[in-house]
Amino acid sequence: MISKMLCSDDSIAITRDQLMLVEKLGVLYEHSGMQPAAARVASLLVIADQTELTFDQIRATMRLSKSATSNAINTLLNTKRIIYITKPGDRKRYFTSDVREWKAGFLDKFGEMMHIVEVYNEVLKQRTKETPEFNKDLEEMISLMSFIFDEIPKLFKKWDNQNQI
Amino acid sequence: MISKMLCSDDSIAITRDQLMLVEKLGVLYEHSGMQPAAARVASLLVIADQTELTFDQIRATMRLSKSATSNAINTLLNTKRIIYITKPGDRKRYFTSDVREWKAGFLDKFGEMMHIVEVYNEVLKQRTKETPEFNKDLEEMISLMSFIFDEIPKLFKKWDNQNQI
DNA sequence: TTTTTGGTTCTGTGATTAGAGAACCAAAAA
DNA sequence: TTTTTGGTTCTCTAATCACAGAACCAAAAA
Repeated sequence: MISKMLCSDDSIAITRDQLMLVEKLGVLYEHSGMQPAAARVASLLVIADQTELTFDQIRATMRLSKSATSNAINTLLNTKRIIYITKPGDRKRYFTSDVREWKAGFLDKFGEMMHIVEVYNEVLKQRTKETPEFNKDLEEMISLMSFIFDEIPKLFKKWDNQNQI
Repeated sequence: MISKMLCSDDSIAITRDQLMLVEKLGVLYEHSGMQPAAARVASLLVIADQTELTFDQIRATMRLSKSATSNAINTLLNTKRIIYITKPGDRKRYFTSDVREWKAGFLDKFGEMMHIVEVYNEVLKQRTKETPEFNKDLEEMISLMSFIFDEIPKLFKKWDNQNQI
């Protein structure tokens, strides 16, 4: 019996311009700590006309190996950058960029930045009292950062209200 | 003639607790993309009782090689994380954490985040009109991010005023 | 039962990185 | 002039990374 397809090419239709944009956004994602393959996959799922892509469509379109695709998808799932849906009578998962969830992730990012302020407070507490100027500058910085991170959730709420949800 | 000192140990006095804090803060710095040696040096300069340290004090205290020390210091100088001062009749440079300058760097960080919004706008422009819901979510996200990044400089100003500078 | 599908996991590797050590160098001191 | 100081730069290596390829596997289909 002849094998149906030795090398399936499920790659989706995508323009040259779109592929360039995938790279461009991918690089930005890389700068924020995402690894190359994951960055491209995340980027593809925002740019492609089809918003729901299967494992194999992603793999074929991005020319990644199965392992690279699998790892990229799983890190993106773990970091909540993407989700997947299923369809009745279809074993495949359809991966999609969960744009709505980004808002939470965006807020979380500020929360992470807040963590450093806590450590700066530890630092300030243990500092010698012999360097009052330095300590004052540090204290001021801590105060500024605390202020900003306090206000940011308020900004989120304000925006929500303006956009009457 | 007997050589004065084959292996100079200019390491400064530092407590065990302080060294642990250097590691702790260092790891946070690493998470924000700084490389290990640079992260520890930056961290040391915030925690050490002496706020002005020489090349050799940094090297000896952190047990780094000269090359690692040199590279770490130079990257920190380039990224404006530290500055140095000199003293009359002394060829050494005294490196110090420029806490005042952090404010500018802190604001800059938000500016960088703003950059991704521009690319998202490119993405939105080129998206197919066949996915109105997805596009609407993306548009909303862009609108939220733009709003936040617009408000942040205002927050900085507000804080400045409250602290009557 | 065997085959196919939709992946996951293991192994191997080329590329990159972080840092050590030594050679090097210019300005200052002796 | 020679030596010392305060670094910089070059070379080498160990460790890590990102990915390919292949083996593997469970559930579904045939």
